Amino acid sequence: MSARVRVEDRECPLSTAMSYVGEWWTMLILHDCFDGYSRFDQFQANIGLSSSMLTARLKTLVDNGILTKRAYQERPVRYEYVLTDFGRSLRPILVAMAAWRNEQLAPSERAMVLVDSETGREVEPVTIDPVSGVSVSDPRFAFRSGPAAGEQMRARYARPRARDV
Amino acid sequence: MSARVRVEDRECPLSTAMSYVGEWWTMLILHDCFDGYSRFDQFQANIGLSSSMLTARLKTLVDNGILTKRAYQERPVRYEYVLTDFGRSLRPILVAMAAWRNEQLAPSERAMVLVDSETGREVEPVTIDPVSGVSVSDPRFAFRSGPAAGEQMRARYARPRARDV
DNA sequence: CAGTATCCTGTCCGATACTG
DNA sequence: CAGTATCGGACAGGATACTG
Repeated sequence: MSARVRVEDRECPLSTAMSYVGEWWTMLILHDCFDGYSRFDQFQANIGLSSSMLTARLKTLVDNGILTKRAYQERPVRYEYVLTDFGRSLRPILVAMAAWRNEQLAPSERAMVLVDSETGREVEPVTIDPVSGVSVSDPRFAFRSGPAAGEQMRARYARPRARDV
Repeated sequence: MSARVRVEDRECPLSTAMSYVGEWWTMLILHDCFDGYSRFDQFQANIGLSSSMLTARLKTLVDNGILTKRAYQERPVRYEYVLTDFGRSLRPILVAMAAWRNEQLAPSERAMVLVDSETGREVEPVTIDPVSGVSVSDPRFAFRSGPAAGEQMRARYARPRARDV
């Protein structure tokens, strides 16, 4: 999965991520795709947005390389929208969001869960440092400017931190 | 309905998460908070949005229980905004987003990185199932309706999946 | 079925000005 | 410094109508 910066080259990786997945409808369409839905009317039925908006959103997703549009039949020609590898790489973000919400609910209160489909076991995902195995919520982890930091990013991390979070 | 939907209205945990973190500025303010910034002018300098919008966003964040506003001095009274425990629980989402973008870049191209502040080592976070240790990108993991699923959510997952993703 | 096209309303958001 | 108040343009997004 290669780099694909369509939107606007902000140096902050968080801003870049937000420019891809920061829109409400975009995330819901992605959710549909991960669940195996691929067609215009399925999206519309599941999500309930207007056809003009859906058209616009699908176009950005295709332009951004997250979905591909392909004909699944001729005469009349019909299209479906499927995830690219690049699009699939967004899955951990989507899963982390759903997991965040489910953590606040008792298991019996959850409307949607992630499961291991081989066993049916419910999964409660965590985001960790793979080297230490420690959750990224641990205060020992902090952002710093990287090698490609510009002026603003360097300034941001130049001063000592006000407090640990 | 737009992103301004009341949080309780949606049973889908992903939608709920999006209603909290789905806005561009909200995420950037959170990023500032995680980096130890807490004051109005710092947010404004770092993010560069208008004071009226910043006021509005801070208000939503406080109303949603993600930040607390507290006076750090009297005469004149000055406020700062700090993360609640609830706010801190959003960290994995933010980290997962930044990590997603950094994965597309060579290490030397990264403007911002997560580090273990004890050792300075760069961290490349992953979102996994803690039981098996397998990444949530593995196709064996899939969403299903949970115990509290309503009609629509049950219907969504009732039919066999069109394809594995 | 898979969209386009058009209209219309509400909201986002910067700009500007003002306050204690 | 930490906001509040107001204006106005741009655009998100619903509703509706239409098309091959």
